[in-house]
Amino acid sequence: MRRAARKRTTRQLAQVLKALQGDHTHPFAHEVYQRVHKKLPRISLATVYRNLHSLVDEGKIRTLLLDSQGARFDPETSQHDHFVCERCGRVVDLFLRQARPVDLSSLAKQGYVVTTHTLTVHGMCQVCAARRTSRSQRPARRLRKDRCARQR
Amino acid sequence: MRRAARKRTTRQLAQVLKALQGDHTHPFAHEVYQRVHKKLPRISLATVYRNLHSLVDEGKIRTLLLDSQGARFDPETSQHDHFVCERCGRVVDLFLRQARPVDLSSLAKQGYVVTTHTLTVHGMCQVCAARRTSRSQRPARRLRKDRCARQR
DNA sequence: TTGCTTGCAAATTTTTTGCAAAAAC
DNA sequence: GTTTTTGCAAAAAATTTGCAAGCAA
Repeated sequence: MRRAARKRTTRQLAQVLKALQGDHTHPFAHEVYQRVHKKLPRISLATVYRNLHSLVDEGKIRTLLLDSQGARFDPETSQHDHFVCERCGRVVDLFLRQARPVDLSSLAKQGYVVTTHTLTVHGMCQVCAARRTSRSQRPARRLRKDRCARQR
Repeated sequence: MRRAARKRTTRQLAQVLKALQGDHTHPFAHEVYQRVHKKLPRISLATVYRNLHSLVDEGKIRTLLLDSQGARFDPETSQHDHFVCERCGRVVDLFLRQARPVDLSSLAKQGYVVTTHTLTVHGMCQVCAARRTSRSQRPARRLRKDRCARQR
């Protein structure tokens, strides 16, 4: 379950981190792979997975489990929340807890030890809500891989 | 993506629902299968998955995505929160939002349409926290399938 | 009887792993 | 030079699907 700590820096690791830094699209592993692949055409998806895990272990990125589509990765490691659009699949950073922190003191009183919490809001993003009435303008849903390409 | 609505009631569907009702352990699909299999030895895992999806579509149960272990299923469809123990894997129902609802009005003002939200707390449950100092008493972690059984 | 649902097996999809070769230090 | 990390292919794990047969209405 526990991985050995990384001991060396490699081009692959550096590019995986670079592909995420400054990004706010919360990509899936295969999307990170696609980006890194442009810089390092010989990199394998397995290496991307291993490096993503290393970066998570080091606390440089976070894993997000927001819906049934699988794990996304987030370079923003500060405490924040997420909005997931059920129509277009977009994930937006929220900072709800900054304005109103969730009160977890009752759990501590009951003997729980709290390490983190996640707050995820589901619904329609501003863009999709505005386009709601116009079906023709419905944006393409962002799906993993080519699931959406498969026609029966 | 959208499934056709179920039109008939079957023994399989009834048993899948029965296996969940009154249960607070938030089982994985294979755990539901194990339970139903005792009553209907010929049922297949595929049927359990299909019926779980039907029940979710009908709003009779909920899918929970709480950690990297995959989907759990919950017969409690009222709005509530969850605590996931990082040590033993146990999931406990919380009712934090009843005492202090999360304020999502700012999202509505920004043009978001909110349908639901999930609040999940991670840490150590009361039992594990009490046993924290005693490694020998550490409870067996609840894992999916036999992942933990695999020795190198 | 009609056509929906099941069981089975195979396919998909995502993620992990063994191992020899390459790279880091 | 030694040890870690990579690339590849294969395995593993979870879920979905095609289809003939069974069952509900």
